[in-house]
Amino acid sequence: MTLDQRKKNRVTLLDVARHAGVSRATASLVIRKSPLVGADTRARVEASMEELGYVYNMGAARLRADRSLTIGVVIPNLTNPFFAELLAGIETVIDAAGMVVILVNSGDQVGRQDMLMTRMREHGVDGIILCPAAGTGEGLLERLGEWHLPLVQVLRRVSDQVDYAGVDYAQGMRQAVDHLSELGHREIAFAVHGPVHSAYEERVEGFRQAMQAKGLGAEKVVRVPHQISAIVDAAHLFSEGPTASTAVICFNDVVALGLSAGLYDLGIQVGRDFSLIGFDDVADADAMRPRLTSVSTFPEAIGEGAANLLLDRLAHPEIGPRKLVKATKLQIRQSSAPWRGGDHDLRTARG
Amino acid sequence: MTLDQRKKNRVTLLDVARHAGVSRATASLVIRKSPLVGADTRARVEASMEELGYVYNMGAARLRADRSLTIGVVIPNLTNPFFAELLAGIETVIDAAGMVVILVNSGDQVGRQDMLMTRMREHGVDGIILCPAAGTGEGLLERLGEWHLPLVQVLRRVSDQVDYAGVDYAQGMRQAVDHLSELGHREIAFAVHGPVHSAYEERVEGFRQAMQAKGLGAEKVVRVPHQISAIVDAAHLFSEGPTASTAVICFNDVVALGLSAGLYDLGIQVGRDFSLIGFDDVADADAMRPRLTSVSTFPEAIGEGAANLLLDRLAHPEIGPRKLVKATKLQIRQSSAPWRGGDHDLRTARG
DNA sequence: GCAGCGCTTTGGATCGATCTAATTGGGTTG
DNA sequence: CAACCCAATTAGATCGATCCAAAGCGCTGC
Repeated sequence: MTLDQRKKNRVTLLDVARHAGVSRATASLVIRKSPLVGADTRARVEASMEELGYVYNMGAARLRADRSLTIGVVIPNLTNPFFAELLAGIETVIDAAGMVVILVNSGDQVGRQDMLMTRMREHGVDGIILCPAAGTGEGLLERLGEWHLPLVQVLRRVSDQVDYAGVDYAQGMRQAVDHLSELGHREIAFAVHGPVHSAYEERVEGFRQAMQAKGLGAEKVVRVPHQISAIVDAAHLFSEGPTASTAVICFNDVVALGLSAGLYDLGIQVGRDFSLIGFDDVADADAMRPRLTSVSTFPEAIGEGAANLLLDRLAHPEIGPRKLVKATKLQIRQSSAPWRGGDHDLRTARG
Repeated sequence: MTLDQRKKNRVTLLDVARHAGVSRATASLVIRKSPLVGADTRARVEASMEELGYVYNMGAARLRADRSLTIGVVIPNLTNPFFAELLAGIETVIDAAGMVVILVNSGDQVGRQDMLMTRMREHGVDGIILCPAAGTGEGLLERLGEWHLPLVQVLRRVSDQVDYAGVDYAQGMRQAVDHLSELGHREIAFAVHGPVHSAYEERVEGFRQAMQAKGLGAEKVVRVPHQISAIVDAAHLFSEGPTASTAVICFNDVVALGLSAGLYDLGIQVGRDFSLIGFDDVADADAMRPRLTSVSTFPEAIGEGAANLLLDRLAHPEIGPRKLVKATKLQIRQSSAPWRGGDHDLRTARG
């Protein structure tokens, strides 16, 4: 019914051409804004298109021309607001280029990711922006290379042979550690969570190096649960026992939000008795109380950068792999405060 | 270069068929898992596909079969975590159906939305899930109808003649008002923001009716700014002046978060001196301090519902328009507390 | 022996655009 | 006036799958 209708109603280029008294080829040239057609012919064809209600059929064009004006975006987890912002940045640039985003969610599972890659390929995307699932091997990227499918890695890096857009996590860690160090803190912990991937390792490694550079011990890398509600209950890890500290740098703002709540529940006043630094600086950071000091990583800008990298690659397949590593910026707010020596009521009772 | 390579390397169904010693038609049947082909033939063709590294070409199939296994999703604003969760729900269901999501962002602008609709159509999507931009008229939907392009409205309703998946906002408002009323509050405000659309109006209207049902005045509908940082500064509207109140219901959790921070800055203790109720119950609500009482609207479930509605519609174009209105649930936490009469330090000094 | 019947298989047309190479018509040149 | 050029236009092949109608084949039943 509907399908038949649609089929019957469909106006093709041939219809337009006939209506305008030209050939299919000429009509095609008009659509593609070729300078070859005469001005009057162009006008006549455009009028016919308008009158008949012609709709361009990308599908047919793609088959012949072997490009789809479509790019695939593979993201591990849509629910994370960080990735949502990243995606917004990607979409903006791709859209402005007249292309369209096909979005899939890998759930951070390598197997699913492989399957989705194949699906993208079947759909004929012109390129892919991939935030690789934790555990992705170089094999996948090599395969992509064999397929001659342009690819940009974003946020997580698997191979140096492929374009990459990401964040200078080491710098961000340095900024956070230096800030706390200047405030007088020496017992600084790093609260991590989530799957292990390059971005994870870069942050941990950045923490280690920044701590060492300040002559501080970097052994307090503490894993907390993934769910925010469970993070809240893990706050005691930083107030007592072997990993007790006076300041905590968080893997991201979700962890910071959770710990902030947990420390509050323990009666510890963040921003006075205890310092907390987040990572990513999502919109909520500024609306928390105390306001969260956080390292901005500008997810939307990263998304835009990744998309531009891919567009460049489509235009110039021959150039070597490129990296786009964005600088971070420490947003100092209320949750980080000078170390108060031994005179506060923090129950760090260790040794 | 790359393109030529890709072209040359491309294995087509014809190659597979030749390799397996069958016709193109038979190979096609194998791909589509038709029961018509014999078991041994099927095995042989599948082996050939494997050996040659065949990749299905959706583009070609779509042209002939006039379906793309692709659906368009039009969202007003990706950055809002609420929409991100909605999108996650949609993606899950669409993916499970073996289809793929083409995502675009209307920026809540009707003009852009129109343009994007056309683009979706050119890309040959099988259907569209649309959260209409504020100000969308019925005209757009009528046009869609003429195009015979299956559509589901989500969250915001423009026409009753088209499928819709959304939330029972009136019920949610009733739950919030009843809860506050039982706690003894009588001066209850509704803090709204953002563009005006059906969901907006349903909430306001729901608030009015729920207040009236309790014999309370519903004139305190107060607009606050859109940006969260500005919302913080609007908190005084509820602590003093003509719209001062003892409890505020918020348009969504973003408003609640902002007001919570703003009231804190004013020295007003939410959950003791003042009650606050959010709307949507995003993940952060439980991690705020005080924990935010909020009306759950289950965005991910709505997304799943909308996607299922669309899949049903694709399967049965003939059935009449359907509605899927999901119930809300009030999550009572710490930010709502009994009215403390006149004995507290809230500076409501009015009249 | 052959009509009839499932089960499988197939050739050829087809979807709607793009690409290639060729054609047209008007003007310029030697 | 033939030769040539340039801009504008076009016929026909083509992309890679699907659809349709028809046919091959092994068997049964009369």
